[in-house]
Amino acid sequence: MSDPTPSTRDRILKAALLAFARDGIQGATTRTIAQEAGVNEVTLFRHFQNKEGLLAAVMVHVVQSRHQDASGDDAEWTGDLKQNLQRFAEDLYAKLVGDEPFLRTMIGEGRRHQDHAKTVIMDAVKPVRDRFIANLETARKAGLVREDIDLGIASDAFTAMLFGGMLRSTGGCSWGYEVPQFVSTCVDVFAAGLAPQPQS
Amino acid sequence: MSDPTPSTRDRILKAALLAFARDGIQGATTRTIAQEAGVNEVTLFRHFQNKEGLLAAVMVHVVQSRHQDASGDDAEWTGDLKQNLQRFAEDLYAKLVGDEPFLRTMIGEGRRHQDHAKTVIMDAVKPVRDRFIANLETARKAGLVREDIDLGIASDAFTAMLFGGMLRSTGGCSWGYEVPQFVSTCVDVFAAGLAPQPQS
DNA sequence: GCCAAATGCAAGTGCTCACTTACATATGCG
DNA sequence: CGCATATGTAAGTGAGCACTTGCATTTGGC
Repeated sequence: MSDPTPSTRDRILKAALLAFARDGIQGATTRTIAQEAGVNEVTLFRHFQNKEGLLAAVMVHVVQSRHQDASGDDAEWTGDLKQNLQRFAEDLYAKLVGDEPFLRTMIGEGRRHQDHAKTVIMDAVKPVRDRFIANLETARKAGLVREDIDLGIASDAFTAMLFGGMLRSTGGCSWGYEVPQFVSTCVDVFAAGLAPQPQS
Repeated sequence: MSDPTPSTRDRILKAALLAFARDGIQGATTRTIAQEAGVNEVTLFRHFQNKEGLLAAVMVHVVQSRHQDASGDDAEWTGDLKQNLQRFAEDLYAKLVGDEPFLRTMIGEGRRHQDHAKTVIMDAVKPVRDRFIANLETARKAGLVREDIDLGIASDAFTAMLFGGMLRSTGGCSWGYEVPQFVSTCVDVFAAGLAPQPQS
């Protein structure tokens, strides 16, 4: 009971994450989760007392795994701001696409599970944000970023562009351009918008 | 049957929209919708054969009402690009906030109802986008916007910033700034990013 | 006043869901 | 082997859901 065979618990968590992301929290059923985990439904309830307990466990599991994933990719920022932004944008965009169903579920049902949403945000997205802001700050010290804007807002606006682009591209409508072009344009406009102004 | 008393049908539609937005499509129940419409549940099924029919009717109702709302606010674009962007951003942001629960539901469950999602997007958001792009285009002809970027992408990136800001501000976390500052900064960065560059 | 249409009301049907109970089987460890 | 722990199987419980049926009541136009 203290340390159940990891493979069973992990298989359930993995299947549950997939089901919650794909079908929504309301829509996911313990039956299908157990089935897709290759496990009896009763076993699911023996590991996590109820659906809410399973959901909570999935959330900490998500935070942990994203934290591991993100530990390595603190890509070095060179002197070229635009190039750094481009690399950051491509990395982030790929991750957003990879987490698309989960992110959609969090947007849609996050307000009905504010506690979980907040911990996921604080433990998984805030660190990335903080690193990005810090990088912008050093770029500013190097004179590459204008002084009159809040870098937290700038960071949030930039990631929001990419996030919106992901939602659009995965939404099934055609908008007359391709993803790489979208990302590059975002980087271009944002970099130009951050650059020290001639004068106002 | 051909033209049922408008008030009943409309009350159901209104309550259904509210419930779908608040509780999600899966989460909303015909019982609570009928209750909140002040109508017997059977009446609901007599007007719309089933939950899916109700959902479809709600979608066309949404599109129609948004279309009416948007008919008047084609605010004039003066010569000052930044001022135009600021006004557009404030208007759009207010509308996004007003539609927050519905938008969250569409993000979260839209992929499971792609048909409805597409018509809502095509009939309600694309017109706004097209007008915005057209305005950017005339600004470009006036020499206020650089030539080397796709205005469709620019438009989508700009609205995505505002959309992301709305999600953030309504998400219950504090990010160290207030909404008007966020909107103004988005406008500032975007306007600077669109401005014709000195040279690259 | 009369009739048809719209609505209300009470009850019920069949289904699915989260969750439980009781018992059988496997697996690993001393 | 013997025992504890993890898992499987079968069956069931109570609740909520979408949706239906039959009948009573209102309402508005003729």
